[in-house]
Amino acid sequence: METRELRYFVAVAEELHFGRAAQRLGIAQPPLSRAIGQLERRLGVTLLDRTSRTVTLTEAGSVLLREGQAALDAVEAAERRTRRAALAATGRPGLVLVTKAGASGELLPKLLEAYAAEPGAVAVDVLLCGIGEQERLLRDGRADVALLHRPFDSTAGFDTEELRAEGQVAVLPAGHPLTGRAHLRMADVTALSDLPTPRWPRTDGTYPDGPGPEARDHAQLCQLIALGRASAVLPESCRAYLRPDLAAVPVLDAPTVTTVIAWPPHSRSHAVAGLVRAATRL
Amino acid sequence: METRELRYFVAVAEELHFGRAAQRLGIAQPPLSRAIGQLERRLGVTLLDRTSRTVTLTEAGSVLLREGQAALDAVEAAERRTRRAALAATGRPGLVLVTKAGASGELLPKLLEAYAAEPGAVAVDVLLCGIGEQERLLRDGRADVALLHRPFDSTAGFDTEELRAEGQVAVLPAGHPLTGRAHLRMADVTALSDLPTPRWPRTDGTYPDGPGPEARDHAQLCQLIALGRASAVLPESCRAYLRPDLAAVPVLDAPTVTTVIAWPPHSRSHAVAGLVRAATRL
DNA sequence: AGTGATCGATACCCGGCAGGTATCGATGCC
DNA sequence: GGCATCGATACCTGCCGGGTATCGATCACT
Repeated sequence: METRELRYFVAVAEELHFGRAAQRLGIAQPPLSRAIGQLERRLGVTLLDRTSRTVTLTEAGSVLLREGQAALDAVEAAERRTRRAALAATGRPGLVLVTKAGASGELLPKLLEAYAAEPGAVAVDVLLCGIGEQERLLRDGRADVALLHRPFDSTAGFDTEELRAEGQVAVLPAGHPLTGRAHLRMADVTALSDLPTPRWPRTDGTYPDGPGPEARDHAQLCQLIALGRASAVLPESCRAYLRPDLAAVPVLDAPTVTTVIAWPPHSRSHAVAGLVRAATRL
Repeated sequence: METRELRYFVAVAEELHFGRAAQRLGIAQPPLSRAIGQLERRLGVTLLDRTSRTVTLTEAGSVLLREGQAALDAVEAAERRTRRAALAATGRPGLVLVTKAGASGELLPKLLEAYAAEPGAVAVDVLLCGIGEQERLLRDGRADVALLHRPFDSTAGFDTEELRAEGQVAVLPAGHPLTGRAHLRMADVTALSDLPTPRWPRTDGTYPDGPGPEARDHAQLCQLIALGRASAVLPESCRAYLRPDLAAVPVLDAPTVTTVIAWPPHSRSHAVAGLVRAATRL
């Protein structure tokens, strides 16, 4: 199976419309129809049930959609990482580390410093992204390593090394009655119906239903809390970066947050290995 | 990047010889040279340093070798799993479960029975393989789920669910002096220099150096122990399947063995999900 | 040093296939 | 029933992947 065939099939399977898929791929519709037909014939499998009015995925088709996306990600990753490895020899960004914007405050500079001191260290680019985007970036090669936070981020499919565990604090507007307390329980926070937890976007970019405002990143979240529209329970390391109009109170029974460094299991390159080594020695 | 290009590059990178690689690929040498050249030009990266006498990988080349192998595995897996999903609708093997031959004795039949009772269960093929082969089979799609045993098998890159933890026993020839003891320590077993631990093949099929005979699977191992040529420390569930000419003694300080069910994180198909559900309910 | 063998690169040719346009046939909507 | 939509088919064209012949460089052997 060629990646061109896979790309074509994934486009059709996602659009469920040959015309739109062809447009997205920048080709005409007839070659696309033919390519899909050939793919089906070669596999000996019906991937799409199509009438002249509607296109639906068969069971086999939906398997190929999932697996094909993963395979295309892997191919893309191979290409990106190869390009990057070549740059590392001559010029700059040899390694890309991704982390959620606004998280892992003091850990990150320490890690970068420790790695830079390693012999043979290459240049590290830091890529900040929104919630839940790290996994995709790591899978398709736009990043080589990630700092993730259990239990929020899924580490499925990656090798990980634990770096740090910490409790969580409730972040509230300064002056809120609860800020006088020495510590809280989760029940105290969820009871604040006037300060609901904001809703995070899912991987597809849509927001779940429910009360609470929508927030895409740390900055938006802080803003919402300062405005008295939301509250949040965050890892205690966020205190170092809290705006003066916010206050933090420890939450005793909140789940412990573990910061881990994660990388694709097969890409044990020297550079990644060095960075992981530096991280575990912190 | 097309899979054809990747296959070509991987062949050359593994052989480090254009002629042999071309032979392996079933094409002539000139088109291969040209394809690699085109790939390098398109990526803007030198992958191979070649004189007219010798070919070596550059740093970028070795990255592409690793990543490319993973990507090719993913593409192959997509193809295999799609074919299998199509069969599941009509005929037989809709799911392939792989486990080490001779391991997970009573667990496996229970699991298969429990899954078969699920509504919508598909036919499950059981694939038995040698030591350390499971990961490859799971990655390239020849299997959909695996039973693995921590800490022996690496679960890197897979989703897992723990099924069972058990201690280990020393397996000795019947009548050996130590078989009279109620329990042993690791030191007792390693001290048996006349009964060394056998050597297992590595992933590439070669055996590490050292004392002890070579063994590829459970049957060979048992045979060697019965012959008085080796001893082994195995999960205690193996007792149920032990030949009468072998004896087992618990080893108190041996690491606990955890049986896990593992699957590729992206392939959350109905069938896999059902099997995992059945497994966790055992 | 000269000669032959080895090996990757280059030059050139050919056939197949990817992609384009035109059109058909089926289906749903007003 | 007429029309619009959408996928499939027919047919043409140009590119590119693959083949053979050959070159140039390097190493081994005498």
